[in-house]
Amino acid sequence: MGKEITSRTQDYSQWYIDLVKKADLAENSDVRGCMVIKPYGYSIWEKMQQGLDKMFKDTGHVNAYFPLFVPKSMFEAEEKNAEGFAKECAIVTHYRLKSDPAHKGKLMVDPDAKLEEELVVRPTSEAIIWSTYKKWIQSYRDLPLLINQWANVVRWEMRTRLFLRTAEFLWQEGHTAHATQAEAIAETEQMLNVYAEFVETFMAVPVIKGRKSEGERFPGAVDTYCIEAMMQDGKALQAGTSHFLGQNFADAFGVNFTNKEGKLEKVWGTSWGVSTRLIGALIMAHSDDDGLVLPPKLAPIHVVIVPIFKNEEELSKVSVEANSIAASLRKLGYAVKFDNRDTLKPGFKFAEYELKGVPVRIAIGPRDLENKTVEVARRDTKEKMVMKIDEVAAAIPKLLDDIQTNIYQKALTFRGQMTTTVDTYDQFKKVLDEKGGFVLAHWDGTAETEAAIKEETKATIRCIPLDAKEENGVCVYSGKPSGRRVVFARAY
RNA sequence: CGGGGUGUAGCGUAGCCCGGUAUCGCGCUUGGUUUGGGACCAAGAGGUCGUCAGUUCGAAUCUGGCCACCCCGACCA
Repeated sequence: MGKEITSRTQDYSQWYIDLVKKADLAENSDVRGCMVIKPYGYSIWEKMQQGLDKMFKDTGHVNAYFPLFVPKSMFEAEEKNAEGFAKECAIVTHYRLKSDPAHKGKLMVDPDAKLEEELVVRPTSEAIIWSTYKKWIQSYRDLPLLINQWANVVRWEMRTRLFLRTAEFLWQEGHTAHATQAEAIAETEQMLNVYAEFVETFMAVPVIKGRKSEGERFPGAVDTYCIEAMMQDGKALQAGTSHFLGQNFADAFGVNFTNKEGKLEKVWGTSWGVSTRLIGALIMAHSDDDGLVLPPKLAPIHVVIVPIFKNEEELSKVSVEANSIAASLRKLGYAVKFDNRDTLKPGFKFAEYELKGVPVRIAIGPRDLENKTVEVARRDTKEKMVMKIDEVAAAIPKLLDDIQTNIYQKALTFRGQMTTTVDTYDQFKKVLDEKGGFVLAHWDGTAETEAAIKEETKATIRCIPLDAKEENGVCVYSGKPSGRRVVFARAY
């Protein structure tokens, strides 16, 4: 009845789509490949923004905003970056419409309003930003430049999936400029750590920090670092990337500075970003067949209070207690919703808030009033407990912490179970097909082997873990020597 | 862009083979009874059957074009 969700075992991707739609996170729009993020979904994004923005500010970054449009000549200045994104760029060629003489009431592109130079809708902003940085940077005293922007970008994807891959998406992109290579590398690593900390502590999703292989590297970067998360179907999802750009963009845009010795040097750069894709990761990491499971730190509503009553008199009595509990929880900084709608039965509300992943539900009815109790239910374990009314406010903070910890631990345990070490290519293929998850295997470090494995198994090298221990072995594919294992997986 | 599929009320659908202007469920509105795990009864509103053309006395149904979307592949945060 009502909102049925396809089970994960039956059809994992349908389950995901059902959840996104039925929990009111987002829906497809009339524009191909673009989504409408609905208020509930957007409030999760706002929570993510708040958490990340604070971490960015705490590490010395400031926000700014750069244009959506990038002149084509500027876009193509850093060749590798331009080539990498060329296939998925939207381009503005005209600046005016006019009435169509052949079709009354319709508009047409005015052929006389062709732009002198086409504008690329940013798939990422390195070009426009570095062309601006050229004007801002002259001296070592102007460095480092630590800027972030919250923006939308457009990548004309052929196949899209809500949150995970859409033609337009929201993200943040940090772009920093430094006087030395060491400082830029340190920044790249620092921001990777920020992402890892955010995803683990706010989203409760464990990640592997690593470095991308050459084949998976961001176009225009010297080195790409990433965090990789595992979804409940065993597939990997790249949750964030941080790039050491070397002097590639300084070269392309002529960004130089005078050092203390009065000598001209090229600036070193980084860029790093996470997107609304994180919402997809959040859903796929924790949620179940009853709906979303949100970590308290990102839940738009922490506690919902559902009154149980037979008539108005009971409702008003119950409301007194409910409002008092709500007030004391709000005082502690929690988002509390008291759902006193009298048109829906409690059972319906229970199901609805489970669907929406509200971490804690408090039910309070006439029997509770007699006993001075409430029923407290947690979303992650579905466990219900009876508590004294005057103990609730004090118990909720710990309960929310427990939930946050529990869902992280659960995800961590799952990842552990779904991570397999293999030493032969037969094992490698067998694990991928029968079990999935992360496969730790030796790789000879060549792009050829990486490509061949991808071709044959659809698994890619997710990353070379930063903490990979030195271990002599032989590549599962080529038999050539390898110094460490890398993480393979099929990925989103 | 290749291969497959689908377009009927806000959503999900029946009807299509065998032409006669549309079925059912959910949701919505109103009234009443309900309310400790997705309530029930009654009344009601809501449809250019994707679109354009053709065949026909008559088209959701048959024919052709076009459009859109979905699934599988190539591409990807």
